[in-house]
Parts: sequence; structure tokens; C-alpha cells
Amino acid sequence: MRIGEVAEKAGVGVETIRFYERKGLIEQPRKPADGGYRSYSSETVNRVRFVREAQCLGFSLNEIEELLTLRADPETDCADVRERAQAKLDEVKDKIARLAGIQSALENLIQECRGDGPASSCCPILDALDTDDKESMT
Amino acid sequence: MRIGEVAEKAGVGVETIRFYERKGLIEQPRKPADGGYRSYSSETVNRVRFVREAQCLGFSLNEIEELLTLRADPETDCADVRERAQAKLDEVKDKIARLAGIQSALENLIQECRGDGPASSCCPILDALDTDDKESMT
DNA sequence: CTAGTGTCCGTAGCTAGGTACGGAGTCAAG
DNA sequence: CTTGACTCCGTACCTAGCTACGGACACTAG
Repeated sequence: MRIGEVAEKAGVGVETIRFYERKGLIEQPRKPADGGYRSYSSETVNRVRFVREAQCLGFSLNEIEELLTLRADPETDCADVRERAQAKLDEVKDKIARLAGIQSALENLIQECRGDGPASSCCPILDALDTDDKESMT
Repeated sequence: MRIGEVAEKAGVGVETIRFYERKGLIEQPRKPADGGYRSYSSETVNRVRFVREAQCLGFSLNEIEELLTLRADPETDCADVRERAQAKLDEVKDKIARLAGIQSALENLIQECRGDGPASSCCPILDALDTDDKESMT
């Protein structure tokens, strides 16, 4: 599969694929036999999609690389992989918990803003989140 | 409260507060009476903390402003607020769902990497996430 | 053989989100 | 009334993550 096809299937530009390649986020597919064109496997499409996905969720490209290198590297000791995976898992759980806080703040807001009149002093998104601060300030 | 105190309590630099002020993310506290110094309420500290928090979770500053302006703007119609809050709520739920996908991929990975030997071909973080793609490709 | 499309590479430019600099003013303590 | 800590403002600079440019090469169809 050539670069244009990968880019299209992953929903990004060709330049982005080249950029990710330089960053080491996807395989380096030098194939001088094939006229000097890059040739990718379909796994690359999934990798690129995963990168975009993880970016939306607040991971940097470096963190995403860490996530991706958790997989099959035959040289790596399994205990090490497990340890890094656990660290990432903790991060992910923390993100979920904090998003859940925002979620319930928004739900409260929607509950409280039932009427059609002026919003006056209802709509306390920060107030809803302040409780966190108060807990951590005792 | 002056800018340095806000910055310290929120755990950011003074320049960052000024930057957020320029962006309209926090109140504009021009107080020429007080020697020309900015004077902030303690709410600003919470706002700044919320901004940093939300950034970690993948929201841009523009999106964060949208979240923050959901609160008490006496001119705003409550129905409009509710609508925007619902849209944000959908985004947040979606993020949580996608993080949950990564979470279970990591949990699988940790399960499968029980041994101490070489990692060989276990550790399928992408494989675990591929299932998503397959569902959306039917 | 030629035109068109896709790819190669390096380098330059762009947006978001800060971060640092430098010269001047404010204020409290000594 | 000077010293030191803090603040003012504007501008310049920086990193991350793309995105565009431009000239050369490959491959396909006509």
C-alpha cells in the first residue's frame, strides 16, 4: 500500500504520514526495489488512526509512542512492558475520573437550567467542580 | 489577590495568567485605583486550575472558554445554555468511552503479559483496539 | 514519446499555547 | 530615601504538531 492510500484510509494528509514516520510513530518502510516508493502494511492505517484518536484524548505524540511501543518488541522483557502498561493504565483511569467530574457538572447544569427564562445565577459549572478543590485543600 | 499569588495558588507562571487574561479565559481586573495592579478574586484560581485540568483532557483553550461561558451570564437564555451544555456533555461522554477502550486494551495487555520471559508476540494494544475499526468497517 | 498523477526529499511556514526579556513604575521595610 | 520584591506592558522567542512548496523522479495511459 502506498502513502496516498494510507493517508486516505486513515483520514489524514500525505505529509502527516511522512511526519509521523520521521517521528518514529509508524514503521520505516524504505523499499528501494519498488521504484523508491514507501510501501505500508494495513496495520499502519490502524496505527495512524490510533494516533489521531489518542491525541483527541489529551496524549502527546511522545506519550502515544510510549503506548504503541508497549506492543510486541521481542527484545523487551515482559515484566517491563507490564510495568509501563500499568503506569499508562493509571493515567487513563485518572483522565476518565476527571472527565466524569466534568460530566456530572454538565449534567447538574442541564438539570438546573430547565426553564426558558434568563439564566440568572444558575449554571454553576465551576461551582460543581469547586468541590474537588475543597477536598484537596483541607 | 495579586497576580503572583493567583499564579502560585494555581500552580502556573505569572505570564500564563496574563496570557489567559488576554485570551479572555479569566476576568479582566483592571484596578487603576490600586496602583495599577491587577486584583483577582479567589474564583480566578479555580478558573485557572480548571483550564489546566481541561487541557490535560484534550480540550483546546477555545473549547474551554465555551465550557466556562456556560455559567451565569445573566443575558443568556437558559435554553441556549442547556443546548450547549448538552453538546459538551456528548463530547465528554465520547471521550470517556474512547478512553475506556484504551483502558481495557491496557488491562488485556497486563493480563496477557503475566510471565517474566521475553514479550514475544503478546502485548496487543493495537490488536485490542482494532476491534473498533472492524465494527465501523462493516 | 508525452502528459498526468503520484511520489521523492528537504526546507520553510503556520497555529496553539505558552515563556522570557527589558525597562519602568509601586510599595513596604530598613 | 534607597533597596528589593513585585508588577506593569509590549514584544520576541520557543516547542509541538502539522502543512505547504518546489524541483526531480517513477509509472501509467494514450
